[in-house]
Amino acid sequence: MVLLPDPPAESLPRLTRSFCRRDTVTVARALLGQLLVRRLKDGTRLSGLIVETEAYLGPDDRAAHTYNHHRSPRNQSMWGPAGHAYVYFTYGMHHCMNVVTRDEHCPQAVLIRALQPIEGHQAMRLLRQPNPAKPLPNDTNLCSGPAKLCKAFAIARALDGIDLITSDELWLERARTRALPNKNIAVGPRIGIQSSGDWADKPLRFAVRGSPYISRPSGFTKT
DNA sequence: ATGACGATTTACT
DNA sequence: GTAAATCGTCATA
Repeated sequence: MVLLPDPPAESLPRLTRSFCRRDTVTVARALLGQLLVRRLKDGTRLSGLIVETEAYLGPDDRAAHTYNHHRSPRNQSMWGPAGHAYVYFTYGMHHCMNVVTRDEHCPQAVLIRALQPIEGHQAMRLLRQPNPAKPLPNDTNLCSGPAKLCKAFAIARALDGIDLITSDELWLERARTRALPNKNIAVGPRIGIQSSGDWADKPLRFAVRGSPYISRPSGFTKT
C-alpha cells in the first residue's frame, strides 16, 4: 500500500497557472500528490493531498457540463482561464470542485474526487458533521468523495470562479516536484456518468494506487 | 409555470 | 445490493 509522505509543516510553493493550463489529462495526473489548501474565515488552515481526480474534456465529452458547447451561469467558470475553481451544486444538496484547465474558451476541468487529510482534521470533522451523536469512525472517510471533501473544506458556490493561483481562501501547493510515476497511478472509467454513451468507458479517472483515502477502491482497469 | 434531471451520499434490506 | 434525500438548473410551454 502506497501512502504519500506528509509534506513539510511550513507552506509550500504554489502551483502555477502554467501547471493548470496544460493538457487536461496531464493535469489530472499531475495533481495527484499535490496539496489542496483552505484558509477559513477564522484563520484555520485545512489541507489535504489530492489522491483521486477525473478529467472532463469539454464540448466533445458527453459527460462534461460543457458538452456540446453548453454554456450557462452555472458552468461559466469552466469557460474562463486555467487555475480558477469551478464549483457546482448538484443533487439538491452537494457541492463538487474542479480545477479549470487549458486556455480561456476551452472549457475543460479536473474534478477533485478525494483527499488524504493533512491539516485541520478536527475542523474538517466538525464541518462534515454527519451526525453529532455518531462521529466519523476514521479519517479515511473524511474527504473520500467529491462532495465530502467540499463539505470538509467549506467549499460552496461562493468560491466558484475563485483564482486558485492568487486566492488566500483556497489554493494549491506543490507537495511533490515530480509527477507520480505511472506505476503508482490507478486508471479507470469515471464515476456517476453511466448515461454518457461511449464517453462513459473512457479511462479518465486517476488515483494514487492503493491509497485508502479514495472514494471507491474498485473500477480501475489499468495503471 | 412546470417537470425532469443530476460529475452524490447515506441509510437500509 | 437498492432507495431516499432534496433543490438549483435548464428545457419546454
